[in-house]
Amino acid sequence: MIDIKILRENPELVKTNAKRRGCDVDIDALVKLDADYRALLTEVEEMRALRNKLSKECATNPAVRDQVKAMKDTMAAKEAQSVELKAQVDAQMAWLPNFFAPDVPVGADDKGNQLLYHVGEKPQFTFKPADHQELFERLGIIDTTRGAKVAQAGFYYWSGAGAQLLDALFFWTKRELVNRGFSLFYTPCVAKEHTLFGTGYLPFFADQTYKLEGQDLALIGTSEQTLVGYHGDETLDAAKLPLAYTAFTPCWRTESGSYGKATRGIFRVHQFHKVEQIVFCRPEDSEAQHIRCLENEEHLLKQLGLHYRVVNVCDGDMGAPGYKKYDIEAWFAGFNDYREVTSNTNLTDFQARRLGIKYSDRATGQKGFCHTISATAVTDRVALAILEHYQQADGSVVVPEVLRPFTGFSRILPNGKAE
RNA sequence: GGAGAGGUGGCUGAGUGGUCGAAAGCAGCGGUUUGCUAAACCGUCGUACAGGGUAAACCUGUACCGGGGGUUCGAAUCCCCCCCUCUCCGCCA
Repeated sequence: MIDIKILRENPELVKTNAKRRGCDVDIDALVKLDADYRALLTEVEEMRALRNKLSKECATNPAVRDQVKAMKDTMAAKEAQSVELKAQVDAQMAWLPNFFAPDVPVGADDKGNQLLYHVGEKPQFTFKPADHQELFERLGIIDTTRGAKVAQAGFYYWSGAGAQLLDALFFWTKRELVNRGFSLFYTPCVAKEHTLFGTGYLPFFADQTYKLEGQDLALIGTSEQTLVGYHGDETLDAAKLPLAYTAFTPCWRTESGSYGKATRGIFRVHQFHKVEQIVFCRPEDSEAQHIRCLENEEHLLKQLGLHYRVVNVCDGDMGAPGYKKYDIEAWFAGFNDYREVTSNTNLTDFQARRLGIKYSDRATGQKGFCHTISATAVTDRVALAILEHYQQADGSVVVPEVLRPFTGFSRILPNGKAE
């Protein structure tokens, strides 16, 4: 949610931004709606003030009772009308996107993203590297057929050495983040509509959500929803900021409308697994915290020995809540291309306004809405990148050094066994 | 799933129709005292929205005692529905 005062004082700014983000809310109409609402609100409040004043006289002078009674119907009608107008304003405000950082590139889609830099080198192979789908089949560590049998296409099993590799990756990642000042959480894997709205997933990505029948609950699309929602309707002590949280959860997404996109392997699926980074901070600190999360992501990928590039995501590729976003695209040897493995967004006060997450500085008296940063640490995709990066001529896959203490093995053999 | 109890300001906790935005205590904040700390004493201390004011201070109004609806001139207080929390029993990872 943006500050409605900006809409009132500078509608052109909002209009330009809405246009750039493909938002079709009629800004002029909204400004007028809001003005109408406030005029009516003033009227209603004046009537109430009069009513309250006269009511006090009723105790000593019963005669004014009839006068107040006569006001009731008009008052009720105007009250109802103002509630209705407010609801309309709120409904439109909910669709207004966040503003962009000044350095967000212009572009239609991910092709417009600005390449910032590469890290590491592409691995060299003496053979044609397999993509992860081929590797699964060879190693028998992922099973999409049974995933579809038991659940649906888009679900899958990791098993044996593959599951152990994934386990090691997630455990190691959480440990690294804790060492870097993050508090570890286990969160609910469902959340109510208000939480999804507050984090900006509703109304913008409504069709991506798995809803639970007959309940005000949905499967989470990311632990961002439950971790940011954690501090909803709270005022945080500025002296304790920034707060950095991490959690591992499954993430569910219907991916409706994305059929046919990256269907090979398990790159785009209905359920994946993620270690997340969430930061709550003061507004002036969010740029630095955004970088902090990016550095964490890079630290992890560097330790894993993966080759990747960092991009500054363009306007056309960014969701409505985002102010600025860095994606990291790892090299997938089998795909022979870079693919997104992590995503790191500065949401400024967009979520905090919707959820009511404020900060208060006792020393200076400064108050306001927090800024939130939401960044991937690792997901299944990182494990896929590992598989493609570390495949050997003999069909085995070498485990990155840092994960070996957690896997207990250093190589996954072509038969799926580990040694 | 069955039975009961309860939801009031940051916390504890009074308050059953107007004088209640709400007693008191604690915490917080400002001050006095003190060599320092502690204690004591005095003062202060909710949020949101709208309007005014210099986008500060501040002033005015409205709303808020879990949420929604109702009764009434007037509701924290009476009535209805819902949500949540706690306790006991049952079941169970």
